[in-house]
Amino acid sequence: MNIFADFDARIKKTLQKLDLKAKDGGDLDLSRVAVEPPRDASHGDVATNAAMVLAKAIGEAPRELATRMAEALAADEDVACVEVAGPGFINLRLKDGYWQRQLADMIEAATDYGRSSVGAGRKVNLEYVSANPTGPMHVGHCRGAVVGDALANLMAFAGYDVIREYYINDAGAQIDVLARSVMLRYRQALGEEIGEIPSGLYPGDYLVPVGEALAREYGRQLLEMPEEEMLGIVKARTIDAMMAMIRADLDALNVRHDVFFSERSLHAGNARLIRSAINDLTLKGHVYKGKLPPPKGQLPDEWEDREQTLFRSTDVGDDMDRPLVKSDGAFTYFAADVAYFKDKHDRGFNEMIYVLGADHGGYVKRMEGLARAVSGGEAKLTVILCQLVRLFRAGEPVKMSKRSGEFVTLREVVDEVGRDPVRFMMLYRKNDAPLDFDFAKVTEHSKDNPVFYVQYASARCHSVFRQAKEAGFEKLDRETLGRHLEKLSDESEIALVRKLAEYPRLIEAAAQHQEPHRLAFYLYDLASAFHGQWNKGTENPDLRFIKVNDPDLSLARLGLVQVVSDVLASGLSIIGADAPTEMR
RNA sequence: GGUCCCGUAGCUCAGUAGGAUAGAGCAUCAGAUUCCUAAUCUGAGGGUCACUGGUUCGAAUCCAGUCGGGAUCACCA
Repeated sequence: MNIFADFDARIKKTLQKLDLKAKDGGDLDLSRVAVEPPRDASHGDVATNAAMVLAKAIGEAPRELATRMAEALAADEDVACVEVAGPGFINLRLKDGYWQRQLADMIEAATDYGRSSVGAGRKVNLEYVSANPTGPMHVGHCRGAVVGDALANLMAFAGYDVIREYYINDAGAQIDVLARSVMLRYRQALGEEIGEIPSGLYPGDYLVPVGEALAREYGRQLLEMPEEEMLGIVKARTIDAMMAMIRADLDALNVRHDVFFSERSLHAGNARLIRSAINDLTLKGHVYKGKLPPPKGQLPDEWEDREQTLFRSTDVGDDMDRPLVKSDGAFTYFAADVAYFKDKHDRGFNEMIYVLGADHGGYVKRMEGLARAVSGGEAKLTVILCQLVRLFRAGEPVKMSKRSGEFVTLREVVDEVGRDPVRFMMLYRKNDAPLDFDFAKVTEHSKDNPVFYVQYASARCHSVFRQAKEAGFEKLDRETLGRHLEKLSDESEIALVRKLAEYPRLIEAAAQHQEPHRLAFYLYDLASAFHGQWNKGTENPDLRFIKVNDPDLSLARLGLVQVVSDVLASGLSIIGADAPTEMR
C-alpha cells in the first residue's frame, strides 16, 4: 500500500465534499494536485499543494482556501493535526495508530511489500549489454549490464511484463576478422609456427582454446575446404565459444537475459528479414535513393559521392538521412537495426528500452526516428545512456589500452571485488553521471562504503533476531510479531516506520522514471535510519530492540526490525545483491 | 562546426512530477565513549545551485542564450 496514493484519494474525496467551483463555472482540474512527503520531515507526514494549484481557478487566496481545506481534512480519523504553511501548503500529521496499522500490513506482506501494479502488465522490451562477441566482456560493459538488469528487476517488481534481451552482433566485417584470427590459432594448434599476430587481427589469448577445439574436432580438414565453407564453420564455432564466455561472465555478475537475438538471423536466407523490413519502410514512404551531403567540417579522406539507398530519418527527427546499403551491396548495420526493431514490434512490444554506453549518444535520434517510422508513432523507444566508468586503484587511474589488448575484463573486476559491491556501486550514481570506481574503496569494510553499510544493516537485523532467541523469545513468526504494535510509540520508531512506508512509492517512481539508482540511495537512507535507531539503544537502554522485562514491546520492535530486514532484502535483490544474515 | 550529456558545499554526489529555510557522505572543527549493541556516536561551520534572460503564485528543476568540461559526428560494429 502506497500511503501517498491512499491520501491522494482521501484528499480528493474531501475536496469533492467541499463542492469547490471554478469561478468561470468550468470543472476544476485536479491533475496538478500532488500528495507527497514534505521535503522536511518536521513539516509533517503528508503534504499537498492542492490549495496553491486550485486557488487561481477558484478565485480565492491560496492560504484562505488552504485553511478551509485543512478544516475538512482534520475530520479524517487517521489525521492527528493539519497545518497550513508557507504559501499555502497543507501539512498532515498522522496518528501513531495509522503507522502501526501500516507496519502490520508490511509485516504480513513480507517480501511482497513494495510490489506494485503501476506497470499494469505492459509489455516492455529491455535490451542491455549486447556486447560484440569478439572477446571477453571488459569493464566498460559492466555498468550497462548492471543498470539494465536491475532496471528489469525493478520494472518487473512494479508490475511491468519485462523481456530482457541481448542483441548479438554476429554479422559483419568484425566477425570475418574474428574468424581469420581463430584460423591462425587453429593452425597454431596444428603445430604451425604463427609468429606474431598481424595487426588488424584479434591478438587475445582467449582465442587459443577456440583454435585448439577446432583442431581436435576437424584435424586438418578445415585447411582443405573451400574458403567459404571453412569460414562458415569457424565463424559459427567461434561465436558459440565467445557467447559461452560472455554468458559465463554475465552469470558471474548475476545478469540474466531471456532472449539472445542473433543479428545473423536477420541476414539469413538472402537477408529476408532485412529486405522485408526495408520494403515495409519503403511502402510507408521513408526510403529513397539519393546522395548524402558530405559531413561538415573536414572532408573525410575516402569520401565517396555516390547515390545510395537512404532512410529519410530527417523526417522523423534525425539530423541526417541514414544509409541502408553499403557500397559493396551488403546491408548496413543500421538496416539490420531496422529489421530487429520491426521484429520486436511484430512480437507485440510497444515499449522498447535500450541501455547503451554514452559513446552511443549519436545513435539516439536515428533510433527514435526508426521507432516512429516503423511503428507509425505507436511504439515508445527510450534510450538510457550510461556514462563512462573510470577505474582507480588506491586513487590512481587504471590505464587501459585497447590497441595492445590490455584491458581490464569484467570477470577480473568481479573476481577481485565481488559481485555485490560491483552491482551496488554501478547503481550508486545516476546513469548520466560519470562514475569513479575505486577497487580499494569498494571492498573496504567500513561505514564509508555504502555497499558494506547497507549489507551490514541487513546482517544486524538478523543479529537482533539471533539475540532475541538467546534471550528466550521462541515464537517469532509474523503473526506474533504483529500482535503488539500499539506499543511502538517512540518518535524515532515511528520515524523508521515512515521511512519504510516510502518504499512502495519509491519503487513506483523509480520504475516509471527508469532510474534504478534511486533504489540504491533509498536503501542507504534506510540503512542509515536503522543504524541510527540501533545506536540510540547504546545511549538509551530503553530504546533497545530487545527488552527482556517487556516482552510485548520487544515483539513490536522485532516486528519493526523484521520489516527493515524485508525491505533491505527486497531492495537488494532488485539491485541483484545478497542481503547477508551475518558479516564475515 | 553540428548533436547529445554534465556543471549543486573544499572533495564525491543526491535532490523524489515546479514547492516551504537546497541535503548526505568525506574532509575540517568541537565534544562523547570504564558498562551494554563501537568494523564508533553527538554537534558545528561551510552555498551567487556556472552565468544571463524568460515562463508563474513559486525555478537547482521547464524554455532560450552564453561560458566551461565530456562523448560523438558518411559507408565500420
